[in-house]
Amino acid sequence: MAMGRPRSFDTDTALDEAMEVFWRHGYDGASLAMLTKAMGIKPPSLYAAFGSKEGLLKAALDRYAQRRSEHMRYVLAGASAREVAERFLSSIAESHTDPANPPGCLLVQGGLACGEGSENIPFELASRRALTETELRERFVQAKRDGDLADAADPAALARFLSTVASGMGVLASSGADRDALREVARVSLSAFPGQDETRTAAP
Amino acid sequence: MAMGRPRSFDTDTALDEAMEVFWRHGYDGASLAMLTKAMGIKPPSLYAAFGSKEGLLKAALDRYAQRRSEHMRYVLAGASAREVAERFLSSIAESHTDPANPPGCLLVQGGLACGEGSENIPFELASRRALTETELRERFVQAKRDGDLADAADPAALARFLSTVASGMGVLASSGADRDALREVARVSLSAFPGQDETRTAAP
DNA sequence: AGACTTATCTACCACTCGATACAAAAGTTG
DNA sequence: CAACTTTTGTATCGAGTGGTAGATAAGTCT
Repeated sequence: MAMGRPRSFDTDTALDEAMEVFWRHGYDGASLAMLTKAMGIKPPSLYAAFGSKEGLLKAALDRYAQRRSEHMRYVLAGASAREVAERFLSSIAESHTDPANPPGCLLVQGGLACGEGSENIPFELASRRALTETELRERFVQAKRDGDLADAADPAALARFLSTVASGMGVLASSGADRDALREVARVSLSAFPGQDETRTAAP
Repeated sequence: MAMGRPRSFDTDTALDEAMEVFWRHGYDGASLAMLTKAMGIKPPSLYAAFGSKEGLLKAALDRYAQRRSEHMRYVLAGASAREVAERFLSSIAESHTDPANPPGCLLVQGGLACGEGSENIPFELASRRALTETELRERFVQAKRDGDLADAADPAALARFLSTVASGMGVLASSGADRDALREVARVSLSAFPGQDETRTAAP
């Protein structure tokens, strides 16, 4: 059987470039011209490999999730619920201001509101954001069983709170806030989290 | 001197309709066809009244800010820093899930990332979001002078924290979260705020 | 080598985008 | 009424949108 002409570009490398464009300009704001230029390929190659603009986004999101799952593995491996929260927020302060990427979070920047042909994009992004919240909640449920989270604590509420702060930090970062600003938000947010740290103030 | 033909539509009513479209679809996602249809006018009337699509957004943002300034007046009138924070977060839980408006916050939904012709839109929105943070910070500085906020507290950090949570709540609301979910986030967030409430857990 | 399969490139599709030229219409003022 | 000013609707502008047809190139297989 003949095998056909091999692909002349690396799919993952191209996806990384596409991811950056979606990240910086959002789904609607990312035109095919921008995408193909960044990826170094022509439209027919893009469509042969990813099917459509939406397919390309989903592939880029899968790759993004893959990256982030490594982060989350480290976060969830924290010894206590408190440490998980600390790791979560501080790793977000770093990643959302990593100069290697556009500022903020792809899952937020990608598009909270879209135009007429792309109504399902916000849902797609929201469902992926929800994954993080679920992982945190389940980890906190476990922490409760382990006894390192108070019986009175509400894992779902804590997970939603952290996930919400993370989204807010994404918005903040995309407005140009620097790393120290995000770290400060993380520190104050942790005062809302039950655990060993008993400083209730937001002093330095 | 002749006065000319009078305008056949009400500017503010039309702006309210435009605001809703920008709110639901973002700046890039809101096409002139959608806007003119919602406003009940034709493109030439739109351009005569607002100059450009960007001019229309700014006019809608001005009107949005006008609405919100009433909210903020109530928020800032809280008797203590703590009460200001409570009013701020709970009023956001309500307004971001008000069925009379699209979910979330126009200043977030409007566009965190935009396409090639609209690079300045995110800046415009970010600068308007920053206003709220400034108002809170100044109120907390005042609270410190008044003695109802601990000397060790950092007004800037607290204001940024609250503003960040508000953005996060906007993202959460736009994903379809209901009012109770936002109220819960507000409640947990308040545990990070110095004040009379000493329950550190997130229990109901 | 020659058959076969797949990728790539050029050129282009129909359509929508934001924005406008022009003339008719609707008022106010003398 | 007639002169003047501004708005309105129709019809359209050039540019850019996501997406594709068809020919050619580049490989693998027998």
